[in-house]
Amino acid sequence: MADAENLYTFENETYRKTYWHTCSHILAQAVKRLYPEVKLAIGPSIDEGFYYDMDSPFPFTPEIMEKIEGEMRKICKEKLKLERFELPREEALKLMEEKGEPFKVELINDLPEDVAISFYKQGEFTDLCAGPHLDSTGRVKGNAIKLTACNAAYWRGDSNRETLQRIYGVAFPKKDELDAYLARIEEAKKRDHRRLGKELGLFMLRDEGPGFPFFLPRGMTLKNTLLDYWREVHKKYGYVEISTPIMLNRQLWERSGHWDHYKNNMYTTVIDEADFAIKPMNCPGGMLVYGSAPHSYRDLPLRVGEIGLVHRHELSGALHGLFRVRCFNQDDAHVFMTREQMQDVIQETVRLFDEVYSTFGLSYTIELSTMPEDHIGTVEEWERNQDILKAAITDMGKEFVINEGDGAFYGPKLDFHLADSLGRTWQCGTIQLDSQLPERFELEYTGEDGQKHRPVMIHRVVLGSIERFIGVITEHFAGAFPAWLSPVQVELLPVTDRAAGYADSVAAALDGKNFRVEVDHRSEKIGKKIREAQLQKIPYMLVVGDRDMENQTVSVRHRTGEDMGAMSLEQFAQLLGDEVREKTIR
RNA sequence: GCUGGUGUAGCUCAGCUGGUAGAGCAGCUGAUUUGUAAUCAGCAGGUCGGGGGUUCGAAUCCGUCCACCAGCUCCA
Repeated sequence: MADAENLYTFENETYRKTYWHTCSHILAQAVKRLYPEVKLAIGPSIDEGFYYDMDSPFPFTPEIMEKIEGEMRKICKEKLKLERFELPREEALKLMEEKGEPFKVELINDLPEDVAISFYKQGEFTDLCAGPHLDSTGRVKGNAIKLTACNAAYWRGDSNRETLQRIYGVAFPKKDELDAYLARIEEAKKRDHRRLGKELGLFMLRDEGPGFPFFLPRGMTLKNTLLDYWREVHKKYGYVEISTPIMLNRQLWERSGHWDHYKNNMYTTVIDEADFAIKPMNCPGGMLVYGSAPHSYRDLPLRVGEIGLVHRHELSGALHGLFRVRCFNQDDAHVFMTREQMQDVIQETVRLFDEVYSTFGLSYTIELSTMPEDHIGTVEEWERNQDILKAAITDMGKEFVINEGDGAFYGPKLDFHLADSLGRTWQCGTIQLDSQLPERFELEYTGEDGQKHRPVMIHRVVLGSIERFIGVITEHFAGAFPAWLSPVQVELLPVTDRAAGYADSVAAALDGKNFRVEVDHRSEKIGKKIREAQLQKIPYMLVVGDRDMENQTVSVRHRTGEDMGAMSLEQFAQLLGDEVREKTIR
């Protein structure tokens, strides 16, 4: 075959994973040499590297990690052969018991009857493993191994069981590839939205309200601009907008199913001796709005949007900047329709998603999440709805992968995972098909036949959570938002006090055209003013001095560093206006 | 929630083995009026996450609570 020799390059995923898997064995061997008392659990390769879970009586400090790395390098130099062998169950158990590896014993006991129990041996080290592996530890480049972190992980992913320590690592065939990888990690850190949020004055988090973000003036401008755009797009697609209360009584949540299924994550309170809950979702309120008036088949599909503020009590350890908060705005909408309209509505929604995501230069992959264990509705209903979702996107020529058992409790869903400029993915959009809530709330419409019928509905969000989406695009753009979104679009930089008045008049003119402008009146040198505007990632810096006053121009500098020269105010306004209208990413 | 780590001025950080805190930036004041990534000087600012304990004495040691960070679990 043409690619035969490429099977052994790092670009080949199978080879890469095999390489990393062998690294995890080398890691385990190194640990056992240095600390025989440590018990081994499992050690696979992952998307970016490998790890090994172990039970250790002491924490792995950075110093210890360095020692382990050193031992790993030694093992690579020893060029130990990896040899596979199989044992009957009894002997396999005996071997692992002798070696004092209780986790391995448990693993063997849980292996199905008919499966071969295989081991890999390298030097004095033997590990239970299905393989495959490289043929020698000498194939691994010792000085391109890096142990990146040590963290906790539950044995078998079960929070009721032992907490193990997981050592993560990466490795590459060449040292400079490792260096490039580490540089990329550093780059990602610079884009961290928590850091940029602070530096750019977008939002803050305080001990007084863990998980409840505060938006600062610039962040609020960004948020409002985003919402203006959202409303513009949704209007175009025929949506109307509502707002439902943030708190509703217990009976409503019982009716919707949330009280049974999600009570633990809801904030509740008692008002006049009755139980109330702060909404974790907008749908029940939306159901009440639909149910409050009669509907005709002529009104369907009825597209009802709501930027709804929801609260969810997430575990303290799960909180993370704007990515995981306890209160956020969903750009929610419910579309009520007839069964016949389902496919069209789903496809129309996907087109809306396409339009929005492409505006930000975000690409996506789709996952179809199917029936979870904890669900309402019949299996037949679920399968029927899953098929409709599948058919709708397949018909549009889109690919998807199945995420088994990950649906919402009331229905299957399509999840949109966005890829940012560093290739990381974020789940933002979702389209959830629901025939349960219309049932529970006895929603109706009058059909052509004059009879009452039950509509079906979708729940859908494009951005997901406004807060989270702001976090995602902050990292995606590294804080350099496109001009249309930038909290400050233009910074006027008078060179001397003589130009202060002129700068103000330019600013006023731009402000009159609805651009977001600020003037830096400090008596600092122009270099410093530019530096600071640059660090604030403001798209356009207008330097104005004696020359510009005389010629009635502005000297335009873009944050990319480009000096665009002097131009008239009209010219500049035209240029920026086009950029804002086109939503150019620059 | 779990394991480990961290928590010092608005921000970034220093403070060795315990003897009541320092720097740069930001802020304020003054000087400077400067043409594309940091002008100079002065002033002010913290009791060291909270509340306990050990000690003659704790930012520094111990335990506790809170928050944050990494990961796990979770994520309607």
